[in-house]
Amino acid sequence: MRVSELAKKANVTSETVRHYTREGLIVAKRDPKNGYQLYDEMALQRIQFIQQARTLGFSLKQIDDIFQHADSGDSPCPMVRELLLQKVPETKAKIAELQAHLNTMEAALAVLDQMSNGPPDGHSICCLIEDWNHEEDCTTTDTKEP
Amino acid sequence: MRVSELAKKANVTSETVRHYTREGLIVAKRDPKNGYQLYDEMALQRIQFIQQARTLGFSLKQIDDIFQHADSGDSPCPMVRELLLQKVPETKAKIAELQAHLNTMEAALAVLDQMSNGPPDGHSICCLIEDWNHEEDCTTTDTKEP
DNA sequence: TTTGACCTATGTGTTACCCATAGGTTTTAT
DNA sequence: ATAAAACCTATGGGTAACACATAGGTCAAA
Repeated sequence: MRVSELAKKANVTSETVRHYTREGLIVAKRDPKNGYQLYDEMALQRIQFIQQARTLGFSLKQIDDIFQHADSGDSPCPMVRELLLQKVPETKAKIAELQAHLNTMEAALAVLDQMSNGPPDGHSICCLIEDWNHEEDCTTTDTKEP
Repeated sequence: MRVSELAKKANVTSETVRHYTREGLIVAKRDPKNGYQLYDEMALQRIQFIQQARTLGFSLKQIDDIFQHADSGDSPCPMVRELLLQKVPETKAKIAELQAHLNTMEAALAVLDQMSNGPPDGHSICCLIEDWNHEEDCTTTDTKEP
C-alpha cells in the first residue's frame, strides 16, 4: 500500500499518514525503485487504533508509548488500563468544567436578553465583564447617574 | 503599573501580559525614560475579562474582536450574545462527546478487568484495538487455538 | 508524449502561551 | 557608593497535531 491508499482505507488524509510515519507511530518500507513509502495491514490497524485513542483524548506520545510497549513484546493491556484509569477522572473533570461553563453562559445569555440591547452608552466594555468577574448584579445599573 | 505588577494583580504570568500586549489585546504606554511598558486599570480589567472568556472557550481572536467592537464605540453586548449563542451548542456537543468517550473508556476498563492480565501472547496490539473498532467481542478469544 | 494523479522532502502556519538568551534598569543591601 | 537582586527589553525557539504550500520526481492512461 502506498500513502494515499492507506489514507483512504483509514479515512485520514495522506498528510496524517505521513505525519504518523515521520513520528514513528507507523512504519513503512521503501520501494527501492522510487523511494515511495510502502505500508502493510499493520499500519492500517495502527492508524485505526490511533484514531480511536485520539478521540478518547490520548496524545500521540502516549499512543506511541503503548506501541513501544507492545513492540517490545509486552502486553500493552496493563498500560492501556493505567492510561484509562488516569483518563477517566480527567474526562469527568472536563465534563464538569464544561457543564459549569455552560451554566455560566446560559446565565449570561439570560442577563443579556433581560437588558436586551441595553443602553448604548460610551463605556467600552460590556457590563458582562463585571458580571463574569464578581457576583455583582450588573443588570440593575449600567450608567450610574447621580 | 509595569508588567509584573499587572501580572500579579491579574494572576497571570508576565509572559502572558507581554503576549496580550504583543497581540494588541491590551495596550501600554511607554515610559520615555527607559522604554518600559506602563499599564492602567483598563488593562487589568481586560485581562480579567480575557481570562473569563478563555475559560469559557473563546479564542484570543474572538476576544480581540469583542474589544475592537467595543473600542469603536459600539456596545459589544450583541456580539458577545452571538458568540455565546454559537458557543452554547458547541459546548453541549463537546459534553456529549466526552460523555460518550467516558462510557467507552469505562466499558474498556470493564473488559480489561474481566480478562484481567490476559494471555501474554506475542501478538503485538492489545485486543482492545479490535474491540474499539468494531463491535466484536474480543473477551471470548484472544489466541485462537484450532 | 503529454497530462493528470500520485509521490518525495522541506518549510511554514495554526493556538496560547512558556522558556531561554543577552543585555539594559531599578531597587535594595551592604 | 557600589554591587547584587530583581526587574525590564527584544528576539527567537519550543509545544501538539496536523494542514497547506512549494518544488520537483514518478507513473498511468489517452
